Amino acid sequence: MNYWLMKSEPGTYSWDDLLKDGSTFWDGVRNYTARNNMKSMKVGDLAFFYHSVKQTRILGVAKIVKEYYQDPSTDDDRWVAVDIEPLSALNNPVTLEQVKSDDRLSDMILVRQSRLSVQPVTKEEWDIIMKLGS
DNA sequence: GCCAACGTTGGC
DNA sequence: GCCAACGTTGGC
Repeated sequence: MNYWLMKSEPGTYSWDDLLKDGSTFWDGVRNYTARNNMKSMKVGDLAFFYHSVKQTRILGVAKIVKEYYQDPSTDDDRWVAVDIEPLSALNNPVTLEQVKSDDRLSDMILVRQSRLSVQPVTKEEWDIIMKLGS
């Protein structure tokens, strides 16, 4: 079981949109590192849902419900999509500011490589953020 | 709106 | 295979 973090601009697709839809397919990724992370996802893995650009914070937890398949938004077979469902919202969303100011989270890719849109999260980081958000 | 970071493209 | 040019992401 692995942990991930997936980013979305709330203006494009927000946590509320995911709650409303009940599930979604995560497509449109055009970055090899992010793509490779998506290919490593297994059914049952969990991912933080993060809002980039505006309201930069982790709002909730999504569950991977379908492993990678051809991205339906392109014919190019280099790109893949996965399906996710919302699992639970954080009572207190964890802001980027909180993550950056917490020494225990200073190695998070979210901080170190801010442009990567699908990234792994360690169990330790996961537990800390879950606690901060509860 | 600006700009740093970083990924991709294409000329050589 | 290197690297300059360019495009995009995302924090501020």
